[in-house]
Amino acid sequence: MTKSPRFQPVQPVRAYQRIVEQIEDALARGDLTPGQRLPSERELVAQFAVSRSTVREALRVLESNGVVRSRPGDPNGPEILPFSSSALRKQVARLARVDELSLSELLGFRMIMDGAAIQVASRLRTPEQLDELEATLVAMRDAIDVDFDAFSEADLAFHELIARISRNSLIQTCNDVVRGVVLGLISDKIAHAPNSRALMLESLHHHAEVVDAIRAGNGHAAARLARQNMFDYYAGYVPDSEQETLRALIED
Amino acid sequence: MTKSPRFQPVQPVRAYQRIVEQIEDALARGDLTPGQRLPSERELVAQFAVSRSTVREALRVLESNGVVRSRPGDPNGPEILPFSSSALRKQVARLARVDELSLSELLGFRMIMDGAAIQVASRLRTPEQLDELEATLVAMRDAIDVDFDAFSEADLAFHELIARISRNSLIQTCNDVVRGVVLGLISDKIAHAPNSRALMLESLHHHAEVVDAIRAGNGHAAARLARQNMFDYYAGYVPDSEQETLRALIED
DNA sequence: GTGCGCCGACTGGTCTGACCAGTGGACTAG
DNA sequence: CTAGTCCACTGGTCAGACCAGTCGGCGCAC
Repeated sequence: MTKSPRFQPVQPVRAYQRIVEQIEDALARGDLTPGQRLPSERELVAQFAVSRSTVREALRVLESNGVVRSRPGDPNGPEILPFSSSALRKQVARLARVDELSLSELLGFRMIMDGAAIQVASRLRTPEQLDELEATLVAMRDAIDVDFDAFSEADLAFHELIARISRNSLIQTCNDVVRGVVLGLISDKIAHAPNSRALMLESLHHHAEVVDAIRAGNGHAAARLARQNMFDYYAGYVPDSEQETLRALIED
Repeated sequence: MTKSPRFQPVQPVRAYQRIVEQIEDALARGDLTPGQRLPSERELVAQFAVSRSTVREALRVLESNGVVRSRPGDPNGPEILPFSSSALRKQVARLARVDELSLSELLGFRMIMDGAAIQVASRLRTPEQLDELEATLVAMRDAIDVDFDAFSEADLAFHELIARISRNSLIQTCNDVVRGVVLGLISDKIAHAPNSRALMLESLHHHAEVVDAIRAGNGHAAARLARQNMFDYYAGYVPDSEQETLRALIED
């Protein structure tokens, strides 16, 4: 018996889709690189031999995917953007909004993710990177006296450094995306917490412990501390019923 | 000194963007749910008091984000789609194509991710779920005699079950996305490997070992085996120079 | 009464052509 | 050489048109 031919569902290919494909392909091949400009809409009309509506629909798709940006009046035409995680973040945020994704799931993911990254980082880190980590701790301590946003930023720098040390930009992107979504959900609550200063101090303390464990080369301990830190920091915003699930993630 | 007011960059809000926002908000509020239909374009023109081009640009954006689907001739109007990870996968695939993301990074991410998921799963799994895992092993064994696609599908079922056991749909989505991208990059090469049957048998053996470790409640061992499996299975497609980085991830 | 095929109202996809506010480079006056 | 003006051209939006395709209902044949 021969294998059945596996037909594909037939769906008409819209003209604007083929334009999107062509531009994305050119980008993948390197014929188009970030910073370059696309021809003006009217010029694209001529090149693709379609109407302006069609070209514009293609541009809207590309724009919503973070590939290009059009600015009215700019004689240089639409700009090819460098990749950013904002489009990814938008997708995940949508996923979260439709409520198929709860805050506790996001946090659980971050605990797992960040723990794994720290474990890897504690093996791969160089002495110089250890110094860098110490420096971010100092920055966090200084930021406490400024305001919560500053502290949040310093905390972000710490986690980005960890992701970089683990030599995997996907981890970095992933952290970035999920962190952004989480903060989007609860940043307002955090900023108005009455004891925010105490929280920040405790968080700083935890981070210092993590760095100590990394210095000692104890990846397990570092990861565990990181998860504990994340839990302590955010658990208050999670319904009691779901806290247990998260707490179970702390131990490995 | 008072805090500086943190101005936002001012950028004109396009009409089609406000339409997108309104529809996405309605979706977030639950006024619109998957399966429902949007009014026809001409009806939307009337409701939003804009031209059809504008409505269509908004629909194209929503469509490219996987929110709706328009079919020509459908008297019911555009359909609200349930969330799927395909839009996410598209974004990550684009990220990979721009070559800021190498195969080795994708695999490294999967090794970390899958290892972490298995470690969590080995703590949370119920006896019934253990039985389910055994069942997927049987399915994989049977699939070897069919063809590579069948085996790949059975393997996918295994990893999806792991993700489900770890009780975090984000892990599931993440695995799904990255796995899809990786396979998109090398599935053709794998399918034509001369010794594909031997590879599949070895992979099956490794999976069985993982399940054994999960049964024994040894999360570390299970995770390590999983990473080893992933490495053995895919390392051949990674440049030699990058294999070392991946090999370093196997041990925890 | 029931099943079938036809038809038309309507859909989305595309095109044409138009107007406007705004941009930025070239050109000019000092 | 600078500062200011100006205009060609940009993207954003609109109105109106045509086409191929779809679906639901009507009427016909059985």
